[in-house]
Amino acid sequence: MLNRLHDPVELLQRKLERVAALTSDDRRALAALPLRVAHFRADQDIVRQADRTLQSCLLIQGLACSYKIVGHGKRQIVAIHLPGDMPDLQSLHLGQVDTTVMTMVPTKVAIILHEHLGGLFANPHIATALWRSIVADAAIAREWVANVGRRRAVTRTAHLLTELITRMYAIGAVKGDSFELPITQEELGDALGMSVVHVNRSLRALRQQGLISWVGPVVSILDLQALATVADFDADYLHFGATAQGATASSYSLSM
Amino acid sequence: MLNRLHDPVELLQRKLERVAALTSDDRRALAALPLRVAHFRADQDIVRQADRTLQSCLLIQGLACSYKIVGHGKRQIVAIHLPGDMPDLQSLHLGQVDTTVMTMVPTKVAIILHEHLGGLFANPHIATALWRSIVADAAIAREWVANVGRRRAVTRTAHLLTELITRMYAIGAVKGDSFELPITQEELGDALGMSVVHVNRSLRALRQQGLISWVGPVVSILDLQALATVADFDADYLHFGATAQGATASSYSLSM
DNA sequence: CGGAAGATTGAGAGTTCTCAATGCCTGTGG
DNA sequence: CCACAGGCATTGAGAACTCTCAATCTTCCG
Repeated sequence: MLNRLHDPVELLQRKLERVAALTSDDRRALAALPLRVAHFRADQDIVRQADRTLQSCLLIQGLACSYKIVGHGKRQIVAIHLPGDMPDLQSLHLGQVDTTVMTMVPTKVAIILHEHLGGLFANPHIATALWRSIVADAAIAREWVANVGRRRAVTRTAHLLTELITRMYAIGAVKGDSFELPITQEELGDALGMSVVHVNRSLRALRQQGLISWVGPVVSILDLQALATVADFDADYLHFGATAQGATASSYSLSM
Repeated sequence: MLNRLHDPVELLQRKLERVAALTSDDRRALAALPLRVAHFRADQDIVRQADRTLQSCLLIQGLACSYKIVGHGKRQIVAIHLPGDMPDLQSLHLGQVDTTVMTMVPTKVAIILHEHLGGLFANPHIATALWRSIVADAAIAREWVANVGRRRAVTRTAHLLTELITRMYAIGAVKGDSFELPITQEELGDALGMSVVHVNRSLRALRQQGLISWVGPVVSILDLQALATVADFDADYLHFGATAQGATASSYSLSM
């Protein structure tokens, strides 16, 4: 069962089916896709900013992020990638990545050559699904601009956690009200544009309000509705609407 | 001549040719594209967040932005659109926009129905170019996350101005060292995640360092190289590389 | 047990925000 | 032609938020 959960083709199929219907022909095309599985330790670069590349990767198991280094060595994480995501799908169209993609924990990825990936576009449903997947990633980036630009520390932190549990839920990685998020507060700070110290204090505030608990790698959302309200969260930007009911901040739940 | 500059098909053609080569067949397909020209006054919404839509628009003349409203009514501008840009091209693939697109000055746009736009994808070169255009927009959003998240006010402001003159240059809207940017400091603040007051002070700092001048709607970059350095700017993320020479912060110029 | 990485806390410094007043420019009505 | 209103830019000053520095604590692991 775990096997199937972490089978590259299964994962890709499930991801694509969340945004577009696939026929059995489509599934055959996916199953025939030549791919190579690679294992990375934690904190390893998968591709580096400005690299020219002829392949893209599909996250199978683990956790990764895309980041940029700005002057004076500060780091900004601009995306967090969960299993099923394709962090550098864009490189198919630009041949070059503008961020470094790094693992955050030991991670398994499937490598797909652009020449094979491009072939999938011959298949209309798959092309549509890949399109949507890229466009949805862009929508997340836009929401992050708003999050980092206009929300206060506690709200901003809550917003990211709510986004993550929502995306985790969509891939079946939420058990009860908990999910694994084995990242450090420093990484969280780099994703939120905040210092470690302030991340720590924001998390404490959320804990003291009884909204979350975070023990080891396990984050539990104790009151999702309240958290979503504090977070100023509206799931629309994730564009899960194609298959799921729209959820709004005023009545937000994962179980529907 | 001005006529040709503002002809929708010309514009689209030029935009696409910046990222992919077009054949005469391609040009014919573009010329045959049914489109309707619409005029908007300043500060008018073109499409609103969460709208379902069956069309996309191409900016012909003027200036627009995409924004989100976060809790407590604050606004974050997540993208600035110049002539030749397609602010809601993504809606072709999601059927819905996650931002409001608004004009910042009187603006002329071409409306293209999705049914016609989708047809263009039958044409490989055009499809490639549209792909790249969307992916490049996403790259800009990622850079904005880093800009807003990790750069200080003055640097952040300088970075946006440098990005804008670079993009303006690419569409031929720079005369000498100047371009028109008829937006208020409040709008600039909403794009930078800063208060108006602080925008004003950051601009003053740039002015006092002899880097820019801003008179009425005309911004002049007095020392582009120095500005790019202050801005921590590296043009790679704009992905103009396909046709232009790469420009780096250490030796940055528009005239090449 | 020692060491290392990460979490937590305190305190002062620095940046940015908000509030409020003033100045500047432009278009309009008298 | 001029006074005036409105929108925007500019400046001052204090408040609020976040950062940095530094110390301590906890946990994990060899």
